[in-house]
Amino acid sequence: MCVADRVALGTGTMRIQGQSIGAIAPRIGIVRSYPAKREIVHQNAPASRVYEVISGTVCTCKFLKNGRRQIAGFYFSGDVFGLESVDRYPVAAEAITKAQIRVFKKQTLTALASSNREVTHRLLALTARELARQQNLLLSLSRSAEDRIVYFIAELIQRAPPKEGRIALPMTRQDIADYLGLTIETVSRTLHDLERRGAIEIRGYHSIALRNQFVEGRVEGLPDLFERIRGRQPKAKAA
Amino acid sequence: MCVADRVALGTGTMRIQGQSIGAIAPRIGIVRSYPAKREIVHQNAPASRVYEVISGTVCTCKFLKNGRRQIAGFYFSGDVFGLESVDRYPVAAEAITKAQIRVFKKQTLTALASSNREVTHRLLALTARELARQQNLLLSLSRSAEDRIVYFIAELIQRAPPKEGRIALPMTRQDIADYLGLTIETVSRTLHDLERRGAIEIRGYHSIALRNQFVEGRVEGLPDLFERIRGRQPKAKAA
DNA sequence: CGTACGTTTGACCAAACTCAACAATAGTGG
DNA sequence: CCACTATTGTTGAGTTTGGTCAAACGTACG
Repeated sequence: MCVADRVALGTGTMRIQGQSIGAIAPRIGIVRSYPAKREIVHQNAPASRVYEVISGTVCTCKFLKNGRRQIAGFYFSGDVFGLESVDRYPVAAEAITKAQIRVFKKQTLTALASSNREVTHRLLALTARELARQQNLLLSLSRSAEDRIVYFIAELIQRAPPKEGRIALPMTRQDIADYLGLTIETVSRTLHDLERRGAIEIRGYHSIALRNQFVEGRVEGLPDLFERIRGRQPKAKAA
Repeated sequence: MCVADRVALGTGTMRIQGQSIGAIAPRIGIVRSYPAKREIVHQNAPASRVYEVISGTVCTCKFLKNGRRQIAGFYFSGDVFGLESVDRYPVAAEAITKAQIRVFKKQTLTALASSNREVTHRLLALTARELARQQNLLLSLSRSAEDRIVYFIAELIQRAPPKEGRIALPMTRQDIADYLGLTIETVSRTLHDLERRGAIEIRGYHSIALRNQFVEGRVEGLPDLFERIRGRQPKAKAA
């Protein structure tokens, strides 16, 4: 919900941050609906399809044998997932909220790609974007809990519409924790810590507001951003 | 050194785990040599070329503003990097050991791709593989120090030739630390801990040996593998 | 063979995890 | 529409892991 753009359905389409598959391949693929918490893709299933989120929020995740869950990414309206899988899906995908998903046969896409240089470029770019996103996440994971949370919020701002300074958190604390490699307790504590220090305001479980003077406009490379709030850095030595 | 396969030079080529660019585009691109520690690609430079490691070891990395370094990946003989970058390289690349690198103009490759469906497929697969690798790293980083080290060793085994149970570690402890988001002290401690518990044997700074009954054959999805050694799991609750 | 550098080791400390009790939310049914 | 309740989140106390600082050590290279 919330981010229910429903772009890219029959129209020419156009994505907030571009790259919808619909834009390059309009009217192929079928749209499916999933209720919240329903599994969309099974881990290790043969990777024969590519998915584009039309509305709702989805995540890809993996269950580790120690019982932990790691979320590899959140996907909002307009995002594409499943493209990176070659043989089998290394991660499962499940709906966080109820969601509409457009499903493409991978075969169709690659066929299209080999006949159309523009499509090839788009697919590569899509993959590159995904890789960049993951690389950012990677960078954030070697940092303190607060840095991770700040990174998470910054990423949300960048990828989902911050309507009126209001940021939607469709996912649970557990989801956030599994994404950032933290525990729910630490996520909760850190969020409230940020609130206490005047960076954000927590509005119920599924929404936060940014307290003015921070962010609001600038949101670029994901780093700096909350820079001014950060109290103590976790040490760090010179290069 | 060590992994100096020198496949893919003029021959038809063929990679241990496939996908050398030479295999799809033989005899285009030029070979360059770099001494250890030399920068190969500058971070944020325009992404106009693609690189294939002929011999030696290379890493891609990013410097954070707090002075820390994050290594995004290690690349051994036959591996390709730089393909995923669209506009600019988000990470720098530098030689860990002296290395020979084959450099391709990206333009040449994409041109080739648009005329040859097989090449298209290979390029997409190569990028996808990179993404999958990154995803694995991501998954491993939300784990304990020991798990990360085990993952690291498992990845090495999978990607570089475990000659006679001997695994080459061309990179320094600092490199490993920067890859796994740990400190050199923790890397050192953990390695020696694994040795004390009979999983590995440390042979000088740049080589370790696997103690029998572990690994040796099975090396697949990266998970399990050292499963039997793990003493205490870091708790973890049921799914 | 010597030395510089990378590595190991120890003592100490702080950040994050665990366990457990409690509170708030949001969705449900009356 | 409101009250109810299961679910989700919060908070506190104690523990553990990994980071920090500093000093000793060994390797690998010239």
